[in-house]
Amino acid sequence: MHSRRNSVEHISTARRSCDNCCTRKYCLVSRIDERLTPGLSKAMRHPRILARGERLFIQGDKFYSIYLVRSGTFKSYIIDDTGDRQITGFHFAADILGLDGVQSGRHGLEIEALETSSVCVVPFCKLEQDFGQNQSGLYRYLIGAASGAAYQQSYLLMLLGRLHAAQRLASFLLDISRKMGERGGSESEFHLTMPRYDIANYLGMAVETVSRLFKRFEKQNLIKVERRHLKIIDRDGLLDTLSSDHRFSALRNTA
Amino acid sequence: MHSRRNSVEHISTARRSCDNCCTRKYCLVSRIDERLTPGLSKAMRHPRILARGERLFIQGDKFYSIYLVRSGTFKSYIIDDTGDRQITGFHFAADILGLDGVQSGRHGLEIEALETSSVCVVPFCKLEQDFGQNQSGLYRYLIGAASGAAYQQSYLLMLLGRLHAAQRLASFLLDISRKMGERGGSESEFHLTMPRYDIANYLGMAVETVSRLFKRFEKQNLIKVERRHLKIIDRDGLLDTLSSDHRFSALRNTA
DNA sequence: CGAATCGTTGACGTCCGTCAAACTACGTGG
DNA sequence: CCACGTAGTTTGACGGACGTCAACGATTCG
Repeated sequence: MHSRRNSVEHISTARRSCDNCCTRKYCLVSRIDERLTPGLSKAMRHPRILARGERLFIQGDKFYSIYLVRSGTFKSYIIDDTGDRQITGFHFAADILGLDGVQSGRHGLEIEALETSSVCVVPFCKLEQDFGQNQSGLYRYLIGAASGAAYQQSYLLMLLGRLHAAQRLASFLLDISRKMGERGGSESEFHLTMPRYDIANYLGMAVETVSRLFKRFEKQNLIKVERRHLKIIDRDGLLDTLSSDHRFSALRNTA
Repeated sequence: MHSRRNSVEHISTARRSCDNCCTRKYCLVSRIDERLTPGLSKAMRHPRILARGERLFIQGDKFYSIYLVRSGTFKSYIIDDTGDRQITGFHFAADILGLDGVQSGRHGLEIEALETSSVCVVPFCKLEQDFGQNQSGLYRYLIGAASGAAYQQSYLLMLLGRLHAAQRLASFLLDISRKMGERGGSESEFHLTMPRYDIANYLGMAVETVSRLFKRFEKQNLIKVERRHLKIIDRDGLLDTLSSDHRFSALRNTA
């Protein structure tokens, strides 16, 4: 709204900058003891300004900083292999952006300004300096776990929002299969511990649909299922099912 | 699978316990320096065992500990005002459970064992003792922010999985309205910064449906909308729309 | 003034949710 | 061991919510 030139003139120190900030009372920075963070205020001196359509970071970007929304609005979204997008949230003043990168060191989603907006840039390494040496790795791990959970949910959102029932179930089976493999079991044959009803609820469909799809997959020779015992016969076939046309196929915003 | 009696006999100290644990190589505990945490190993000596259907914690429970899955499987879910449930995830060995409680101090979701399962109990206060005094509040805040994001996503899952298009849009509008209010704007009249296409994508429906619903809400005198300018006329009416019958109305598992 | 982006409106078809009923597996008590 | 109840799963018939397609306004911008 106001020009960048004006903003810069107002800011002589980060403290000054914060004093003028309308999100002051909710802000993360107010929780940081200024004495402990000599480098931080300097790093935060210049807010970053984004025009409409500009992206704060994109999927795969290396993770350096977290961001505090000063003004404007943002959308975050994930992009799947086929280029389709699922918006996972809208963000307003005082929201924290970028924590999704803590776990892997790379951003798992993408954030774009919906109008001219500004953020404070908080370098994560500066934050970590103040945590003291002991156990800071642990803390980072916990943040990663929490934001990893958020990412996992975003992914599920993508399933529910964009895929047909058959694709959702295929994705679910492949997901379980992978997890069983990671934990030392067989990837192709395992026991489903949850009832059909839970699967249906999780995937946002009716129990009857789950039942019918299991049968259909069996007829297509993709799986063999008896009660809760499941055997994956044709993994590639399931992948094909997953990647077949999905809902809202219209592409857009392919900037 | 093996009896509780056997497990207990094997455990003489937490270290012994961990040595026997098949999730050892992925586990959070391996990241904790034993010298720094005299109380922790003692606290973790006895894993907690849950029978099928038993719950680790329920929505609203006070947050004390996080949990590491040793064996078995769990489901997590949230419950809305009407008692309906949305499953938000299935959890296997080595998963971390309970971080959803860090932010508010209470658990926002509920976790139930799908079969006989066991978890290690890690009291969060013991962890925090080791973080040192400086800035541990900040770290906690960041974990809270990350897990808050996960919870937010779970909530959206509930929308996509269980509600009709009209209810999703009503919920979206009320949500935006609240956020605008929290940030000092008007709750009843504001500017939508995102295009219809983004709203549709976010809520998992077609653009045309969004458009038609806006019109319908207008005819019902719930809102007044012109392009991106929105005015909420009848908040209670929107709430009624939201709470009207939704999909998968069949209740279950009302233990 | 075109071109592009965004939003609206109508007609049509289908995926999948709803309802109803039968079948199974499993546990419990007589 | 069998009768019985319950919870879980399957199957079929039916219909409505909503996605798809197509075309037309409205707005912005170079």
